Formats: sequence, C-alpha cells, structure tokens
Amino acid sequence: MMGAATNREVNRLSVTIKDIARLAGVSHTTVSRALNDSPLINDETKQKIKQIAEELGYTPNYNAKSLVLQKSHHIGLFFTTLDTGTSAQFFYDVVRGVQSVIRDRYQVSVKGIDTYESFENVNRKAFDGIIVMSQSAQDNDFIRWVAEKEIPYVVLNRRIQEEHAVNIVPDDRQGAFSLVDFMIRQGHRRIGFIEGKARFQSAEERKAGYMEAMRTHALELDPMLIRQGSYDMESGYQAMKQLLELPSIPSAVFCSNDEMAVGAVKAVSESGRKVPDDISVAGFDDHSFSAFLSPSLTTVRRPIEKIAKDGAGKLVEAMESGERRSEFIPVATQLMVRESVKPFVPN
Amino acid sequence: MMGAATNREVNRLSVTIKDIARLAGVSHTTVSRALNDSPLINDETKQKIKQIAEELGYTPNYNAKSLVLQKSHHIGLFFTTLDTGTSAQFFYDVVRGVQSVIRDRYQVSVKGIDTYESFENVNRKAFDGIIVMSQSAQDNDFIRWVAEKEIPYVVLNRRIQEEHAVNIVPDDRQGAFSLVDFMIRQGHRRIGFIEGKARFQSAEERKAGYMEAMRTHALELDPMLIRQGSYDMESGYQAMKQLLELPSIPSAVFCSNDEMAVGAVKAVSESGRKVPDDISVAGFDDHSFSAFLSPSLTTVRRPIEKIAKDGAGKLVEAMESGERRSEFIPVATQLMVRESVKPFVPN
DNA sequence: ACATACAATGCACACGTTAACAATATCCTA
DNA sequence: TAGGATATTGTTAACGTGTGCATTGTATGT
Repeated sequence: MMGAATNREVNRLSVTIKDIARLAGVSHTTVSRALNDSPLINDETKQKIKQIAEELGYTPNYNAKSLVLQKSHHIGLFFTTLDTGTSAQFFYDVVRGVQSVIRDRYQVSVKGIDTYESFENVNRKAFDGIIVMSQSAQDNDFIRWVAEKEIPYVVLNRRIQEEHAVNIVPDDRQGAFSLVDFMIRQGHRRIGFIEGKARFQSAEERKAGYMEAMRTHALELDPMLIRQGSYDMESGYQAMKQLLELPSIPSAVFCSNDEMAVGAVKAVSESGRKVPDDISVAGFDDHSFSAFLSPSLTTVRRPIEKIAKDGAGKLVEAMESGERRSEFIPVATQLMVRESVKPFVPN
Repeated sequence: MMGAATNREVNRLSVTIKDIARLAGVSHTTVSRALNDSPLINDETKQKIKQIAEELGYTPNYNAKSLVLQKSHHIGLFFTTLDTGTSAQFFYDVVRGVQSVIRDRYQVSVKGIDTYESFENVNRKAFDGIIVMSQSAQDNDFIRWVAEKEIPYVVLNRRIQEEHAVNIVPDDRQGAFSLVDFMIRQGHRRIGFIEGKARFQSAEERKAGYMEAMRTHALELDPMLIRQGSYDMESGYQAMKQLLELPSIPSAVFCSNDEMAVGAVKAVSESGRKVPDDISVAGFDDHSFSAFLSPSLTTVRRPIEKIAKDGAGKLVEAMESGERRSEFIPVATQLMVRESVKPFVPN
C-alpha cells in the first residue's frame, strides 16, 4: 500500500527537490547542488539528477529561494504617475527598453509613485532593485526612501542630487535651445512658448532652453507669449487658442512636447490659418506620429528607449556587484528638422 | 553585555514577527495571529502587538508568506508582443486599467509572450493569476499552457474557445461594419481597406466587418482596394500610396487602426489631394490623438481601458473565490463621426 | 464543588530551498 | 602502509510565516 505518500504527491502544487532526491537516491542537498551546478557534485550524479528533474518537469520555487537567498528576483519600475503627464509613447518606450535588457532575469513590476499612500512595502525584501523614471521633484520623497532602505536604484530622465545612484538624463535644455535657436535663425522674432506640466523638471528645462535662446539672440521675452500647458493635447489646443487671440500673434510657437503641438496645430487650423505658412509650430520628444503628420512636425528627439536600456543595464550591474556608484550621464538630444517650421516671411 | 543578540538584529534585513514577539513577551504565533486579526487573540494583546509592530516599522516578508500560503501575490499581464503590432496607446490604456483596479493588492508584472522560449516559469508558484491581452492566435499555446497549469486567468481582446475562462472582447466586426456602413450611406461606393497586422484577430474581425457592410449593400469587393498593413503608421502610408496609384482610386478608405490612418492621410497629402475633400479616410480605436488631427479622424471607439478594468476585476474574483467560470462578454464599440469622412461628391 | 465549555496562548512542525559543517570513501605520498 | 589530502555526499539548521494540536486559565451551569 502506498496511499499516503501518493496522496501527498498528488495534492502538492508541484515537484520539489525532495521528490527528485527520492527518485535519484540521494539527499535533497545533493539535488540542490547539482541543479545549481556546484563543482562539489560528481558529474555523473549531476547528469542523472538533471535528467530526472527534466523528466518530472521540475521548476524551482522562487519564493523559497527568495526566502533563503534574501533576493526577490523582482525589480520595480516606477513612474511619477500613470495618469496625466505621462504620455503613452513615453511609457511604452520605457517599458520596452527595460524589458529588452531584463528579459527573464527578473520580474518587472510597473508602478505609479502617486498611487502609494505609504512606501512601507517598498523595501529590500520586495525589490532587488528599482528604476525610477522620474518626471518631477514630487518624486524626491520616494527616492529618498529608496536610498535610505539601501535598495540599489537608478534615476532616469530627471537630474537629482543624491550621491549614491546612477542618473541618466536627456539634455532637454540643450534640445530646446537648439530648436528655438533654429527658429530664430529662420528669421522668427516673436516666438511663443507653451510650457509642459507644472513642476515637471523636463518642463522647466525646456523653458530654460527657450529663454536662453531668446536671450542669446537678444530678443524680447514677452510674458504674454508664454502659456502654461500640461503635456496633453487639449492643453496645447487651449494654449494656442489664447496665443491666437493676442493683438500681435507670434510667428512661431514652440510647444514643450509633440502632443501639445498636435493640439496647437488644430487650434491654428480652426482659426483659418495654416501651419507652417501662417505660423510655424514645433514640438519636443519626436513622438512616433510626428514624422507622419501633415505637415510633419519639427521637433527634438530624446532617446528615451536608449535611456531606459542603459539605466536597466546599470541597475543590474549595481545589483550584482553590490557597489553603489554615483554617476551622472547626460544624453544628447537631436534636432529633427521637418516641415512645420518655415522661414519667417513678413506680410 | 548584549553583543551577540544586538549584532544579529543589526545585520538582519529587517524586523520579523519574532522580534515583535520578544518585545511583547508572547510567542511569534500570537504575533502572527494578532497581525492577521485572528479572532483567537485577546483585543488588548492584539492592540499592544500592533503598536509594537508599528513602532518597529515592521513589514511582512512576502516571500515567507508566499512560501507557506502558496500564494505569490503576483499577477502577470501578458501581451502577444511588446514590439510592432502593439500600439503605445493600447499598451498604456491596458496597464492603467489593470493597475487602477489591482492597486497594491498584487504586484503586476508586464510581459510579452513572444519573448519566452519556454513557459516553464509560468506556473502557480509564480503567478496567482494571469491576464492575457491577446491579439493573435499565436497566443493559443500560451493560453493552453496556463489553462493546464490551472492558473486562474482571463483572456481579453480576442475571442477564444477555451471553456474555463472569462473572455472579454470588443465587437470589432460590428464596429467596422457600422463605420463602413456609414461611409456607404454617405454615398461612397469604391471603398478601400487597409488591413491590420497579419494573423491578429482584430485585423480579421475588422476586415470581416468591412466585407459584410460591402456585401450588405451589394457593392463590388474589388481585391485591388484591399491592402495589407501592420498597424503602424509607415504601413498605412505605404498602403495608401499603392491605392493612390490605381487607375481608379477609392473615394474613401477604411484603415484598420488610427495609426495607419495617420500614415494614410500623409500619403494623400503628399499626392496633392486633400482629406476629406478629395478622399475620405477613417480609422479604428479612437486613439487619443484622433480628435486633435486636422481634419479630426472619424473612427470607432473601443473601450480598451474599461475592458482591462473589467478583466482585472473578474480575475480577482476568480482568484479569490477559487471558481473557474466560463463567461463570454462582448463589448460594444461606438462610431465616432468626425471630419475625415465627407459625403461622396462625384466630380 | 465539580465537570464542562470556552477563551487565549504556546509548541512544534511545515512550506522549499541553501549552506555550514560533518562524514565517508578514495587516492596519493613518503 | 599509515597518514593526510581530496572528492563526494549527507545531516542539520536556517530563512519568516502560518496552523493543527495541546495547554492553560477562567467562566458557566448544575
């Protein structure tokens, strides 16, 4: 009679190293070592054990491994928010970039920082490492928490002051500068600006680039030409409508991202004007649709997927070496000249 | 001297129920019960224990919990692919929808099915439940695997035959039908069609809707008017270019999604024609940019975020009740009439 | 006053894995 | 041929938590 033993096996969720041990006639320790390719184990036994494991369809219980190895096999990918302000394209590029380097080495959990009331569950037991895709200084509390818990982490997309982390940041200011500089060289003097989401660092950097370019060319900074937006199309549409109601409208408008530029172009069309003949419009990000719009959108490419990949790579390095290295890596942006900005023609 | 004990505490990753037990002068069993609000424990002791836990900043070790409770606290969110074919908007809407109902009850890991060579690590130990955002019959192997492993799951977005799962699917065929029907009622007779990504079910359904509408109105199905696309802008652009080279071009073109419609509109513009005056164009999905294009895009809204929410809700239900219920839930789509389709005017 | 029920807590083991240490067998060296 | 080194395996405890069962103390009913 073998009722009891059989029942136990049947009821169990799945095969364990003890099952393999029994069949191989060795101890479970030996099985563990064999499956981990320990040099201690004789090659023949090793092969035999591996074969049995294969036949039984053994898969390790990662919860048990995690418990004893103090390693969760999980990394967290945190965004400032998953609601307004994070564009679909941005989100998608980041997740793809991260996944492409992590593959099945870790599980990647995607989160919005703003959904947490308390960070208590963000700790070393839950995450081996954390990628913060930071868009705003709001994230500082979170980043400080992660640093205090001594979880290996990297911060991408926004410059931070902390000392113990890799920080990869696109040079938004330079990108904005070169775009506005380009507009000015095309003869534009009254250049409007639609800001990104308030308190987002990228929004501030882009504004700084705009202002710097204007100052460099000794152009007047008319505050009426600067409008607040929030990175979504509707806000770009509204802001542009306001600009078009001014007594003296700008000949060119720089929108802090491509989505707002789409909204802005719509407002221009509705006013009976044409882009770029009557007014030039540019965006930022080089969103995937930008090249396909009519007119195609002049913008600045920001290599988000590459930043995500590099960041994930650096994080894995840090997790596996155990060293916390501080490193600031700026990433160049690239001006994409297309059709939506034309030389200024006085009428 | 208290060297040894202190050292152990200092070196440990964090506070455990045994630490709390020691301070409270009870056994760790009592602590475990108290923190889980067991009715067995006296209210006073319970309060005292909870307070100590609070003071020490205790957080449970989910790996240990998982091990003993056979529950991973993780759910998997699987897409057919994270590469071409899955649009950023689709991806984003789904993740947001799922996260909004799951919150911090489970960790959500996002995956592309096509990155797996072997599904071995997809099992009950790793996932308490799985959401398959299925776009193609390619996923059938995966779905079968999940069903065999008896992991609670739901399949969204694509109709399946399996018996033990909830299946929520937008009625793409009906949506496509009503859109093409609308075009025909606007007087169009030669209506082009740009197909979605090959082997994607949504692509086939939309084609079926197109053909059904044409047949219903007894219109000729000219195979020259049907072009293969792959759901991205470039393919829409190329397909439309081909259609415009025909000796007799269509007066309206239905693109299987909005992204291809954007590419198609570009091709029309480049040929010197105008949308919708010279040729009408429509898409599918009601992408966030569709209302903001000029002309705004006539399309079909598919409530992806709602599907994701409902699906996540059903999954949680299934996981927590332990019942596998088979349920097919079709979701209506909605025709969004905008500017890019105009009544047909013979020239 | 005594059996009985019940409330509250502890003991001991289990979950599946790894690892320090112990144990054995085998081989080599002087 | 004794003694040590080495290769291979096993014993046992540990990771942090939950739970069946035993235990203790207290209240209840007769």
